[in-house]
Amino acid sequence: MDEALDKAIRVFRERGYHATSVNDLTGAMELASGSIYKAFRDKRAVFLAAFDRYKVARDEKLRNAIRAGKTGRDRICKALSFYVEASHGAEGRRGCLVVGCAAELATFDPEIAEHVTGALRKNEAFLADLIRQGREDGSIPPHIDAEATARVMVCLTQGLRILGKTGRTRAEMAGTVDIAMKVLA
Amino acid sequence: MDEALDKAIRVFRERGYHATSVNDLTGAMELASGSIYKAFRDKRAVFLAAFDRYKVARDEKLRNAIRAGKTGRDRICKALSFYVEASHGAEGRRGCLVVGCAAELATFDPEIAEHVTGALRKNEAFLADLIRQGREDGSIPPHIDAEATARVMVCLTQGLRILGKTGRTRAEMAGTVDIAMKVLA
DNA sequence: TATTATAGGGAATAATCGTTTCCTAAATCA
DNA sequence: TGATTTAGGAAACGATTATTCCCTATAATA
Repeated sequence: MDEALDKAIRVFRERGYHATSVNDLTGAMELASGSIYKAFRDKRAVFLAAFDRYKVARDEKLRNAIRAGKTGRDRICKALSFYVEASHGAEGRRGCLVVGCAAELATFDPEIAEHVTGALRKNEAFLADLIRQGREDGSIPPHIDAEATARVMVCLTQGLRILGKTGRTRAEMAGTVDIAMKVLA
Repeated sequence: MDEALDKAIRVFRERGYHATSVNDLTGAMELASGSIYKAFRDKRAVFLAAFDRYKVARDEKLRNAIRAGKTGRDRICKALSFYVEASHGAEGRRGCLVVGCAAELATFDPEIAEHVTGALRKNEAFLADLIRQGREDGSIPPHIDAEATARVMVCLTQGLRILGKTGRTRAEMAGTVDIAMKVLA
């Protein structure tokens, strides 16, 4: 079932929610429509499950990506590089389920909006925590406002995802986060 | 016809492309479906026209917003503040046609992708120009890379639009651009 | 004035949508 | 082994979709 959900994630990322028909889903998940409706209440429930799975998989990958960082600043840098990798080339074009969700569904589906808001707040809190770690280990100046600066970085990462839909190169993206690191000075 | 297009813009911003039926359009534009199809080839053509109109109206407002700025840095600051105003509260929730378009259509409609790419590149070039102005009038240090730094700012503004869909306050958004201005140091 | 374009409205159309229903085959339990 | 539950697939459902066709009222023309 989880492999099927992974296929669903891919389709939802590429086409968005409204543009993917359950016919698209049956093709991608290799399940007949009857089977999908036996496992999920409706198409929206498939999307919700896909969204949750996408979120936890992505969070775990992010945590792995920063693990090797020695200092708070180093971990921030690795976190931003993680988004660079996700935002360029073919993978970048595929897009992000969170930003797609924010753009497409947040306006008129309060429950899904709740999920998006939660995902973004979690990212924000995660980055703020890394900044605080950096302040303690001396890699980030003590005058830096952790919450507000983390918010800048969330904007940056979401913006990278948008730009990535238009097919930018890794070099462009990497140069962008290089400069953005100045907000930690 | 232009007033009708403005109504269409509003619906497309709130609901996205696929989630707005031509029934929604007839309601918003106060035109019967027959009349819409007399003026436009199909729903996609309505969207394209709405997108173009949205873009020129927005560009003009942006230019007006920065007009009063004395220096390049000042104009950059005013440009970012313009995005703050667009990204908070109810207007922020309504969303941006460009980011919605990037998220929803850029993957499988090459022509529309072209429009999105163009809009983002234009924003980038516009901000890069302001940075160059700042370097000349001394308000921005000469070592600043105009293109790359402008790209950071495009990411920031697009990110603000995404965050704005979740209903942030003006204060949060303004604090964010305040810190982001550090990239001009 | 008489006639002809034209703009717009509303019903009809075919296709596609999400969803349900029913059937088959495999697995589980007694 | 035999009975029963379960997972999955194909077809059919009504609703909704984008689009077209035809009609009416108004404006332009001669």
